Parts: sequence; structure tokens; C-alpha cells
Amino acid sequence: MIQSIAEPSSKLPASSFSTRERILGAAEELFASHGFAGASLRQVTASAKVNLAAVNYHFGSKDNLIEEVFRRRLDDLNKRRLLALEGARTRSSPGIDDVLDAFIRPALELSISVHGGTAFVRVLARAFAEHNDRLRKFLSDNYGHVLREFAGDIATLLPDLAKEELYWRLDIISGALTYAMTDFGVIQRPHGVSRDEHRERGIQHLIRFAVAGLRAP
Amino acid sequence: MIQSIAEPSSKLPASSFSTRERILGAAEELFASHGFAGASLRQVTASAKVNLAAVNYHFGSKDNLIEEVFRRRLDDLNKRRLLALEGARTRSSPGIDDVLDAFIRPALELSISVHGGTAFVRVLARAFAEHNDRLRKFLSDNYGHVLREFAGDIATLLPDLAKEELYWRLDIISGALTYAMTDFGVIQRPHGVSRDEHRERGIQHLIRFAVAGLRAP
DNA sequence: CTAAGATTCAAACGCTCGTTTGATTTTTTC
DNA sequence: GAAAAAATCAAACGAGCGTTTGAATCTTAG
Repeated sequence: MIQSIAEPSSKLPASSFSTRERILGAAEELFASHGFAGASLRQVTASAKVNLAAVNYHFGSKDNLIEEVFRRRLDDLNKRRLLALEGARTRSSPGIDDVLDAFIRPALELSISVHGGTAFVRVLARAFAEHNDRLRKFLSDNYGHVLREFAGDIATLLPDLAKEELYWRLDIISGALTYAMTDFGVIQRPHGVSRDEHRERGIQHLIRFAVAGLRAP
Repeated sequence: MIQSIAEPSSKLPASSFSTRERILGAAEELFASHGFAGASLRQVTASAKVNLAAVNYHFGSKDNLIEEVFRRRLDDLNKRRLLALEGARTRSSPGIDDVLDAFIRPALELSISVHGGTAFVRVLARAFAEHNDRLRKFLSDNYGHVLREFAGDIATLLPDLAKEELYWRLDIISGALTYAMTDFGVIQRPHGVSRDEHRERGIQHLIRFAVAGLRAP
């Protein structure tokens, strides 16, 4: 019979785990390059080298698979961001750049160090473009409290900045960060510079830019 | 017989013009909300109240229709941006904010004053998320020279800023601008503030943020 | 007015989509 | 090692996809 979908983390036989993970990895890659509607389950299962019916068996539907692709990465990203923020707080006198770094660096590390992370960041950017209400609510639930946490810390560091203004600027930074991490831009990667190095440079530029923007009069 | 697709601007009977425009408008709206793969030609033609075959008759294919949706708006946007830049140049002593305004304001005006402009901006954001090579080449062809024009002016205003750094920052601004204009963000529109007013405020914040970011040490 | 051309239309084409089914194989449990 | 449960599989389902066709209708020009 079909196993419970409601508790995906309940103890699963090791054999099924492999199939599940293979599907998630292939889906992440294909959603990144073709979009949610553009990537078919036949492409996904072929790439994952599993049977077509495995998706509906393990996830119930394509929509649930999409959601699971997000959950797997976002849970981890949020934990790392909050951990990095804790680290910045315990520093002697943390500056705005420290807080911003705690926000940006985990996303950078995800995008370069985690296998499949590059694809996931592109999936995330697609999610922003989707005005799909279900997806937005899901992201807001998994994302909103982290943003508020960071906003609180920056607010105490910039006491003269109006709350509304601060939220606007953090929102702009989020957009620019998403954009910067996905190689959307027109900037060509120079010869002799690796893809990871190129992205690292982009983030350095972004942090400098963002700090100055936050401090704007 | 089927008319030439190669010259869409050649004199067309007025009657066909109406059908063409209705298709473009409906496609723009549906591509914005469901994506290029997610919106079907049957949805488009139903929304436009034209026959299904009209799309292939007037545009040849779905891909050509997508391209035409971009061309219609981008030609105009680019003209307005370069015109605004000309205006800034003839000013007595134009500052960075004047140049940035010339870049951002036409996009803002498109998104609030032009019928369908809001939808188009969302379509544009989707195009960024698509790594579709054909689309990227098309956008680069229609967009690259304008970006270079603005970069040149800002470079003379910030002579100490390295070329590479400048291009990075302009790229970040482009991403943030696209993001800001599409209501991607998490900021809720306050009660009593119209949608247009809300977007106008966002742009004001963006310009202030961007000017400070460009001037970053 | 009439012939020619441009446009619209209903219908169908072959294809791929997400999902379901029921049998079969593998794994777990006692 | 046999019964139960979980997982995999090939095959098919109806639906929707982009595109094509050929006839019908409308518009234009001589």
C-alpha cells in the first residue's frame, strides 16, 4: 500500500530513501532549467533513473514534489542563517556588515558548496517569479520569521532609520541577492575565473553595495 | 494565403490589427501569471476571444508570439530610457541620481501608466529566470547597448570607480529594479495606499538605495 | 460587380502530459 | 522461511498541448 505522505521523515527503508533523493535531485535540476510547468515528470524520472510512477508513489503529486524540493533546502538554509546571526551577535561589536554577512553567506555557501545548491538557487528565483499563491504562502511561512529576526538586529544598529524604510531596503537586498546568485546578469565571467570564484566575487560586490545602500541618508 | 511573418510591421488591414493586439495583450497577461510553458494558446485565444488558429496565422508559432510580446514593449522602453538620458545630459550639471532616474523612471512609468505594463514587467522578470538561450540572446540584443550607454555616463561621474566594479553594481541595480517593480517582495501594501502609489514609493526607496550603493567606497 | 486576397473558423492531427492501475519484485517482520 | 508490507514496474487512462488543414467568410481592388 501507499505509505503515509504526511510524515515524510518517518523511518523509511534505506532502499526507498535512495529513490526519493534521486527524484528530488533530478527534479531540482530540471525545475531550475525548465521551470515547474516546463519540466515533466517523465523527464524527471528518466533523469533520476526511476520508474515514472515512483513520483506519485513517494510524493503523491507533482505539486507535492515541488514543495518538497523547497523544504529540503530551506530548512537547512534558515538554520544556518540563524546560526550565523547568533555568531555575529556574540562578537564584541557587530557591525551592519557582520549581520548582512550572516544573511548572505549561508545562501552563498548553499549555492557553491552543497551538491545541487546551484540548481536550487535558480529554483528559488523561479519561485519569486511565480505568483502562485500556494507557493508564496509556503515560502512566507518558512522564510518570514528569519527576515524579521535580521531586521530586528539591523534596526538596533541603525536606530535613526525608519522601520518602513528598513523593510524596503531589506526587500531590495533580498531581490538583488537572489538575482546575483543565479548568474541572471549580463556580466560575462572572465576567462581563467572559475564559476565559483565568479559567484564569490559577485557576493563581495553585493555586500559592499548593500551595506552602503542600508546606510543611505 | 498566410501573410509574411518576416515583416510584421508591413501594412496590415485594420481588421487584423485588432486581432493581433488582442492576442498580444492576452498573452502578456497570461504569461505573467502562468509562465510561458504554463499558459497555453487555448487559454490565450479564449481570453482574447479569437480563434485558436489565429495565433499561428498571425505569429507563426508560440515562440514567435513570446518574442513579439517582448519586442512590442522593449522597443518603446529603450527609446524612452535613451531620451530621458539625453534629457539628463543637457541639464547643467547632472548627478548620478539624475542618470539613475533616467534609467529607472521609464520602467516605472511603463509599469504603472501603460495599459498592460504591470503584466509586462512580470513577464520580464520571468524572462530573467528563464535560462532559455534564445530569449537571453534576444534580450541582450535589445537591451545591451542601452545598459552600455548608461554605464558610460555613470563612469564619467564616478571616475575613481573601476570599470568592473561599476558593471557589477549596475547589474545588481537591474536585478533589484526588476524585483522591486513586480511586487515580489514581502512588504505588504498599507491600507489606504493605492497600488500605483505603493510602487512609486518602492522606486523612490530603490533610487536612494542605488545611489548610495553606487557611491560605496 | 466580381475576382483575388486576407482573415476567421471548426475540426482534426499526432504527441505529451499527470495520474492510476494491477501485477510483480523486493524488503521487512515474526 | 513464510506471511505481510513496501517498493518497483509496464501499461494504459483521459485530458490538454501546439500545430495544421481546408472550407467559409470577410475585405479589398480593378
